[in-house]
Amino acid sequence: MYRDMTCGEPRQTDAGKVVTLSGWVHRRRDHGGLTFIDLRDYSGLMQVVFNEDSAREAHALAGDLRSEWVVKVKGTVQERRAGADNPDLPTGTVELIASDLTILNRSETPPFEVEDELNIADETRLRYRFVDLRRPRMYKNLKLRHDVIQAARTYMVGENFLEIETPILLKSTPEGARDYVVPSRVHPGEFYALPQSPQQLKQLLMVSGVDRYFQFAHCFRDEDLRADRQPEHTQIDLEMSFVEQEDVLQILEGLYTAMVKEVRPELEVPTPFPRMTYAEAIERYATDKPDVRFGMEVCRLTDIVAQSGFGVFEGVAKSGGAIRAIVAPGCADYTRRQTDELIEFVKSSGAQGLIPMHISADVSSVDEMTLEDVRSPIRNHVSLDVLRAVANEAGAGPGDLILIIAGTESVVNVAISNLRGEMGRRLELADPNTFNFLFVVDFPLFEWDDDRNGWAAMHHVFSSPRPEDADLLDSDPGAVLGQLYDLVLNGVELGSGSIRIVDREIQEKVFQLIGHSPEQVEERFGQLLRAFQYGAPPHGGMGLGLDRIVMLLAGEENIREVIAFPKTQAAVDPLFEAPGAITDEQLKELSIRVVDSGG
RNA sequence: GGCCCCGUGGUGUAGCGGUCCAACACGCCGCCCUGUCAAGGCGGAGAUCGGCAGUUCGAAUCUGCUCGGGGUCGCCA
Repeated sequence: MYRDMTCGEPRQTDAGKVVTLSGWVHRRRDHGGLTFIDLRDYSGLMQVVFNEDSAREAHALAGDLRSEWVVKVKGTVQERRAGADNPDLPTGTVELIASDLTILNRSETPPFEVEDELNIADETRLRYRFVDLRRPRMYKNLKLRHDVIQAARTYMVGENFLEIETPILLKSTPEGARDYVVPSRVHPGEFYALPQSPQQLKQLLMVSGVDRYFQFAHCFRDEDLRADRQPEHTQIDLEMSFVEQEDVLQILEGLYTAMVKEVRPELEVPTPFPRMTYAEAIERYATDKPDVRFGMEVCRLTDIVAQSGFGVFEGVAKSGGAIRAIVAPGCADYTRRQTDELIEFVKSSGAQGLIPMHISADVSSVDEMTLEDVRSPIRNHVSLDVLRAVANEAGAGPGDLILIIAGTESVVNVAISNLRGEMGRRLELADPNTFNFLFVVDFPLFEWDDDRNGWAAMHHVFSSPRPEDADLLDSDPGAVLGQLYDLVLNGVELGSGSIRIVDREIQEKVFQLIGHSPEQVEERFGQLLRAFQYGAPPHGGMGLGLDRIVMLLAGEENIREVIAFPKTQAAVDPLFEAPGAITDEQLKELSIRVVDSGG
């Protein structure tokens, strides 16, 4: 028998009880004849007292204890003497007066202490993840993730969704992300691919009459990593039959409010989740995943400055580019050094540069403004009228700083939306306790792919156009809007979904537009299209990043913090040292010969 | 693939051309100590400064390359 309670449990009401506790030695305070141990497990800390007078043997043994040793202690729970309470601990009014001590396991000196505040290099943490995860914050994150999953499952089951697992070993569908592949021993030269998402499988389940499916699905993508991207991640994957877009959105709203309410009931979650079209999001925020907790909307200055006399603007406008800006309120006093920092920031987002325009706080209004009230590299190149027009269009006033970026539409949008996020952080405009979910709807079905010089599916090839846009498939593919939607939270894309195409004619047009040959279509989608020939219900669904929502709920800024064993940016697991070589025997069995890459 | 930042005892940092065979804090080791809870006191061990090459009379410090970590653009249907 190892324990009667966990370390975090004992309270004053337990005083007098003889109990056994087990856990890790968090800290030892040795006063000679009296030794204190903070005994730790997942539930908390308990102070254990070893007294030389009353428990000579246990006290002697306690002197050997070191950090992270695993021990079992038997003793009596006792109220602490007056003035000796520790208000920082939930167990701080009691202590365990030890009578017996058993050392269950010794520990090497740990590579770092089990403390939340420590700032250890990620690689060291991952190499010793089993120690890292002992930190209360990490356990809290694991628990939070568990609770989110539980809340989601409870909600989905309550809405008549069936949880179904789908294969991890399947087939490569070379489109979108790079696949992780697994060689087949039985079929030399052939490979399985790990799913980038269970997309076709869940649609097959709809054809199978499942009606409503969900799964916590592992998804694998062999692409470069980011703070919010790991090579494998978990999606809350769902699909519903006989639904329209609004039916899916209703479920999503219910799901996410339920999850937040379960794990962070104090958070402000405005409902219903607002709907914003893709076009509106791009126009107002220059991104399809805006953080709508604060304003600072992005304006468009292209027409105003196209003939302003400033060469950069004129050139960009002439070549069909965009000139866009945001207003940093009250930031006119930004120093050269501060604006230089912002210039570096937008450069790292791909922009050529950034043009600041400071409007003096000493002027009463933009109309009263003179050249002397403006500080900007463009001041001497454009007229006062242009400066005023820029300020008015941007909605800037005295004391404000206008930040202008010029370039191609896509580059400007990336840079200015990143800059907006950065300024939002700097000025602390976003309330961390407000969760502003947002549905972005009416995405275009296709986007132009310069590399392939053709149309590509914005989401995936089974996403249905809006019924009213079906005719545009022939005349103007770029204008076709889809029954395509994203769920966005505080500037983070949580997931995408769509109503799927079940109309054969439309499906063929889409394949044609994307430039898939009939052979490619058969190779990649044959199984699903065949299924569709046997009675496919109208259906739609969504795939939602679990790691990201848990990250946001945990208040973390990196999904590694909410994944038990994540990988480094180079897709390496420092603990297992994965990936690694395999034996020659294994290679032979798999009919694989490793060619020196020459690197 | 591009760009930016980082790499000094176990951990986190300081040092940024000679006074550094490297400093501080925590941790670690030993001794003392019966009310601590980041215990305290005294003493001690531990890094050739990621690696390689170069500049220099002299390099932790400057340069180049390289490796590793982080962020980001591209990429992520």
